Amino acid sequence: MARAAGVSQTTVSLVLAGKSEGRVKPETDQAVREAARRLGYRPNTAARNLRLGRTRTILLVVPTLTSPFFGAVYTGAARVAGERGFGVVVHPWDDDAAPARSPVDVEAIDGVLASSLGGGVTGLGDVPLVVLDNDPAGPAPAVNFDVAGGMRAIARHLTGLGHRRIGHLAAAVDAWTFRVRGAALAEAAPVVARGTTAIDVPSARAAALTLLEGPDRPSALVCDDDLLAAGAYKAARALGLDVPRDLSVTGVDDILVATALEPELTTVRLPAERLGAHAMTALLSRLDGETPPNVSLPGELIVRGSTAPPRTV
Amino acid sequence: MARAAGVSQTTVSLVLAGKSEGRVKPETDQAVREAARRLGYRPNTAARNLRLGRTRTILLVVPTLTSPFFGAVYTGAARVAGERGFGVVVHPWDDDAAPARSPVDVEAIDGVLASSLGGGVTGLGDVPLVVLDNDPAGPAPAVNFDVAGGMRAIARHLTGLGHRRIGHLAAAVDAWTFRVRGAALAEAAPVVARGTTAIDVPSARAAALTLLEGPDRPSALVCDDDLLAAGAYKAARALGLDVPRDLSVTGVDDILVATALEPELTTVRLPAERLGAHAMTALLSRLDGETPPNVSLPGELIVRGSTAPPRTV
DNA sequence: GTGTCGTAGTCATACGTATCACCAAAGGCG
DNA sequence: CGCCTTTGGTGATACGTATGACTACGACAC
Repeated sequence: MARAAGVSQTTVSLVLAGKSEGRVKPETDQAVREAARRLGYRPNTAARNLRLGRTRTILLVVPTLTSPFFGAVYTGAARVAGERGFGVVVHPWDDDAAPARSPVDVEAIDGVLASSLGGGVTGLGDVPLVVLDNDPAGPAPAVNFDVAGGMRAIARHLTGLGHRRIGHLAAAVDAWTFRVRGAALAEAAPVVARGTTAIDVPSARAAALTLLEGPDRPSALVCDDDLLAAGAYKAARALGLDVPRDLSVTGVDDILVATALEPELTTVRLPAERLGAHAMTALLSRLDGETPPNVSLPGELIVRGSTAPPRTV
Repeated sequence: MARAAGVSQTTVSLVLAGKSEGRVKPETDQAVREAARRLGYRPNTAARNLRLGRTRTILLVVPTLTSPFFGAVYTGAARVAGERGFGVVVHPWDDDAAPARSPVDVEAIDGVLASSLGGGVTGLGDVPLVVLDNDPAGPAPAVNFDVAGGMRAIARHLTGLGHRRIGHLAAAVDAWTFRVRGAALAEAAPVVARGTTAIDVPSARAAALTLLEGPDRPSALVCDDDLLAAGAYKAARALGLDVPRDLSVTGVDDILVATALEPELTTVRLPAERLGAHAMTALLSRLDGETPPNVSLPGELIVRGSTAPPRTV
């Protein structure tokens, strides 16, 4: 213990907690800090947690970690948390994997940041909660992407190029964000066909194939997600269609595959890291007893090589 | 407290720790469990940690979370840890982002699982450590992929197809795993050209372009990583070369982009989840005072559409 | 009756911190 | 001088658990 550094444990606690103002002489303060540094002393976390009944730890629940998207969310959230002295623990909610033991007990958590995808977050009691990309009209505070705006931007882009028959490759996931994408697109663009699919490349390829083989083939395919767009590329190739000459394709997210594809994908970039940061800000202010406002982050249309005027204008 | 359930706190502790054998009457045991269940009682983690001086928490240090590969490592590690009652906390070591506060203090950690990539893991004191994919001859226990075997498999595959001029697109990362890849490939295949690049698509594209524009163009390009292969595809397309007709391309990892590409990528699948699981097993046995053996996990050659006999046999 | 042993449990304590309550010394003031 | 206030600090306690020491009570042997 650092109390072998000349003063009492109380004083050490005061100094290291930054509450020495007016209680400890500046020179004593300095001496304590010096001793702590010399001994490499760090306050014991477990004891502090026990005493305070708080852990300064936030649980982040995401559907999966094998997605760069949620990695970015984590990064943003962890940065904000770190600045305020909080740590972040991540719990991937792979529903096939057994939930196993949560990485930390619910009791050892001050708050939860949860993705609206990937299973309901239940059994948490009344831990402060902020939900990512959830219905802003819902009970929990929500931090969202303005996906409706993003879809409208795509619609404007495609109709501006001259497209009049647009297909929608939708994610078969029952979540606010995907419902909004569907509704916003249908309102802003002439959607003539629609297919739904699980979010993986083979499924998307199959669904896109069905869509493209139907009567009155669309000249552009709007996909709910970049990964679905990769499947759409494959379907197009299988039918001998060239992207973008015969078929324009768009995605949403701007994850890594968007630029790995050839041609590179026109997509709406969702600022995942900012989402994480804003959500964490909201959660921390909630911990302070405030009620944070709902936030809606705009996406940015990134025009690359996968969109072009339709062949028959 | 559950001690309002008829018996002393000591007895509760004994029962819930499973040490009631011969110390507590079976019926008392049952009564305690029943009361705990009814009250929804859970032992306080902070208090337990304080008392025991252990946290049953493992820190996983990875270069980045925005890679599906490390997500899989996490999954495997967390599964094994969960089975043994340990939790896992992840710390992405993005060197551009400020290290910020580590999500958990070093003091609050029982052991560390670290990737050999992404900065040295230093300043940890003498916490038990297992390094992922590191030199097995090094001081810390290592759990590896048999990347040399993987490269030899690729070499066999390509030479078997008839390739005699092979290029190597290497990752410009100074780590054991990449050094081994280079050495093993050079030994097992006729490598006539070599380029190095940072691990991202644009850099890989540029490096591959240089490689392919040189004199005596290789008929096959072996890439250290699937992401580099995506860059190689782009370079080939830029030069008007068809994959695999004019140029065979291979990767390593089998991450998601391998099947998003067109044609799908022939690659060596590295079992990332198993790596995480084995590494965690090794670390936990180390915590028990044993010295775990080094482990080398074989990769699996996945032949897809990106390799074919060279044009001029 | 006394000593030994096994059973079923309780008591007391320590882990390291944060904080409330207290206290000594040093002025300031009438 | 007696009383109050400010400054700079210490003592004691509680958080909830795990565990070594101890105890009450029979049973059993001698």
